[in-house]
Formats: sequence, structure tokens, C-alpha cells
Amino acid sequence: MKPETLSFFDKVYQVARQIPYGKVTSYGAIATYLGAAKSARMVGYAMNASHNKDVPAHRVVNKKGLLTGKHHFDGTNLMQQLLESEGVKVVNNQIQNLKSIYWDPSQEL
DNA sequence: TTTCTGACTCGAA
DNA sequence: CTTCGAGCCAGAA
Repeated sequence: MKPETLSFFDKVYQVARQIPYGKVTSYGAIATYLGAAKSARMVGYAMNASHNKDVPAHRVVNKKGLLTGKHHFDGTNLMQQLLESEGVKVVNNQIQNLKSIYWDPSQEL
């Protein structure tokens, strides 16, 4: 694949797809890995458009471990349930023990 | 074509 | 401690 032909969104999708089961990462981490540290918003926006793609958007949260995007899922707690079904503990829209399940692309890839 | 809005983050006041 | 502004890019109206 020619990176030049890939839009920012596509790159985000590729990275998001590599998030391991039971792990999570942040919008900013992905943006930084792609060389656009200030484009965290774009990552989130990309997730919004990732409904058709095979992208585990529920594994991407904000840097505080908050499920800021849960509102964009069908149910009110669908995102949380998806995470919990992967072994991720979520309380009050916030991921517990985030540090231990955090997956940083610039560190893992 | 222009305008607006967002699943973010950081730094400054 | 809290609040606010700026930077980034794509897609819809």
C-alpha cells in the first residue's frame, strides 16, 4: 500500500485494526504514531466514520480512559459491554487499570 | 463555493 | 483547583 494514497482516516483504521484483544489505546496515541500529534480530533472523527469498516472503535478511548465515544454506539452502554466482554473493566464510563491494558502503537509497532 | 462541527489534547491564565 | 483557546482534517449542508 502506498502511504501517500492513504488518507489520514485510512491510516487511523490500519492502526486501530491492530489493537490487540483486551487492550485499548487513545486517539492522541494513534495521531502521534501517524506523525500528527495535534490531530487527535481527526482520529476520533475517523472512528465516527469507521462504522462500516472492520475497526474496533470501542478499543479507542480518550487519554483519560474515558469512553467519550460511547454515545455514538447503538446502545447507551454497548461500548462498555464490548470492552468488558474482552476483559476490560469499565466503571462510570472510565477504564479501570488503564495503564496495564494500554496499547501504545508507537511503542508496540 | 463557503461554513460549521466534531469520539481530542495540551498549555496558559 | 477551574476555565479557555488553539491546532488538526474531513465530510455534510
